[in-house]
Amino acid sequence: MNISTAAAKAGLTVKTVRYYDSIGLVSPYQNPQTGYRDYAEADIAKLQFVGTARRFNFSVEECRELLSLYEDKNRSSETVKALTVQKIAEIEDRLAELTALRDQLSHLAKSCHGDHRPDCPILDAFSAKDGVSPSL
Amino acid sequence: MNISTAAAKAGLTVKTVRYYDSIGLVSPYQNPQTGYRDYAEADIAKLQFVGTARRFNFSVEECRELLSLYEDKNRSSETVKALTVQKIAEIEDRLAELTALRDQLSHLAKSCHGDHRPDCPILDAFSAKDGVSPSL
DNA sequence: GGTAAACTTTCCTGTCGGGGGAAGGTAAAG
DNA sequence: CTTTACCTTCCCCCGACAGGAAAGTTTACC
Repeated sequence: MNISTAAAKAGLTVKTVRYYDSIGLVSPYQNPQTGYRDYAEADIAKLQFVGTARRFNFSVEECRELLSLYEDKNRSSETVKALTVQKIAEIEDRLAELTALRDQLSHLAKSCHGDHRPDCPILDAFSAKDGVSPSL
Repeated sequence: MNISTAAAKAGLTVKTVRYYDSIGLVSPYQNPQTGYRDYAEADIAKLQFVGTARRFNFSVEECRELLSLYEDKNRSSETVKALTVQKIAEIEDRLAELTALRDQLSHLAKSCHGDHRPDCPILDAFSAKDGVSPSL
């Protein structure tokens, strides 16, 4: 199967699929005469797998690790679970960060009348010397 | 004031401060003889302003826009408020995305026993052909 | 005044995960 | 046989800097 069909089946772009080959993540058979890549069904499955894991915020290197576990028939599930739990923790840290950010910005937006007058509590907060805003 | 003192006062790294000069965001006087940058108090204020806005997830280009509004004494606050409201929306989109991600991963982690047996619902979900997991 | 340490400068490379596009070879359809 | 649609490698680009080399400058100490 050629690369564009493979990419379409996996829900990825051709560029991405070629990139995954270049870093040795999913490497199909390559015709030595033409240089054309030839994707087998097993390669498609791997591409889909990686695509899904990427959507779950796993890095490419983490995908490599998950993929090796996925291919290891004698694997244990504990490593995978540990990776997942760690990823959940990372996501929750980021959630807390973004929530705090949103709350502070919402507070600022509420205190700003947003009209044609020049004074602006948002800019004042950004230029406050000590900390972001006295009221936060 | 030399660059390291300026960076320390603004809570940024020297590399970052130099970068902000290189892109024309905050450019101090530069001694033509030695090439040394000389930061005035007004430059420090701008650096602090940018640092705060960056912490609020504004991009460098958005910081440039905010900075020009900050320096414009005849500005109206509506542009700033609009930018802020848009930023809040972006953050909320990201929050929703991450929350969904976390919930799905949590669900997968719960259904995985995490022992030495080879079967693993997480990997199964990642390799599911249609969608992530039938149960999600 | 000399010298060594501690700054400073520019410039180049690397990060992460690819996207965009050029130049040139190949395959499939008519 | 030709056109078109694909494929290949190659290199530069993104954001927002970090790391480090080589070379010039300032500062501190004796």
